[in-house]
Amino acid sequence: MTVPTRVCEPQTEAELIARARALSGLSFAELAQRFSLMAPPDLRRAKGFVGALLERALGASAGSRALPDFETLGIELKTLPVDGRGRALESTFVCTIPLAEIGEVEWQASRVRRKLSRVLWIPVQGEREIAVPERRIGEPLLWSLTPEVEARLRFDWEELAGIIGRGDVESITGHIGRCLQIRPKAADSHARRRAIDADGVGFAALPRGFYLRASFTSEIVRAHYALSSYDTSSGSGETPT
DNA sequence: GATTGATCATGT
DNA sequence: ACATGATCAATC
Repeated sequence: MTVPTRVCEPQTEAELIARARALSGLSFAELAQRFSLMAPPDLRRAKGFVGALLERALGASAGSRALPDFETLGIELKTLPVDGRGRALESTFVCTIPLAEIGEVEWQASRVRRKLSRVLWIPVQGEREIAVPERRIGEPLLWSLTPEVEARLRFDWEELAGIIGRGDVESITGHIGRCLQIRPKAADSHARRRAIDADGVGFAALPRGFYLRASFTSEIVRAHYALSSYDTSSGSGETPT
């Protein structure tokens, strides 16, 4: 048995999809084993494990550079933790926000639009009741921004970017935005990034990022049906009250 | 139970 | 430092 440490970048969309389909049904432990890795017992200290594992298995090229995961194809990879009914369990990080400049950026040129233009969604089992190594990978969905969805994202983005542009970033909470929201994105709450206040004066603000709400990604994945069904049957006593 | 704000690991 | 990959856990 061979033990590859990396996989080359897929050269075509068809190749990428074929690879992704071939991974569906595998557990994290099974996929990790192919790279001589051990799936962690929990994700508390390994939050990026699943994403990094799938990147590696699919031949994502970008590393931690600000480029699409599949550079030549212009496709972004996102794993999406879902429950037994296919509903997203977490929001999806999109990108960090250049606080001092976003007020002068237009939607067409925004990081959000670029990132979400084309996304390979890979649903994965995310319920905490399932041990991490045993969680399974679902069916991939190659998705493109449609005019309808773009209009919704743009609406939220313009509201949020507008607030920052006016110098009111400190007034933003995660409550704003129907599908897109802004939340902190930092090592801790003491991290600071340059921003501009209402008088045009620079100040140090908590770094923030754009996130897609779980309700929004659930719609996307449900609309195209992804994770068909992986043993949600076993009656191990999950009766809602 | 859902959501927001906080946090963790790794690579360049 | 700051980008990537996200989930945790307190709170609503």
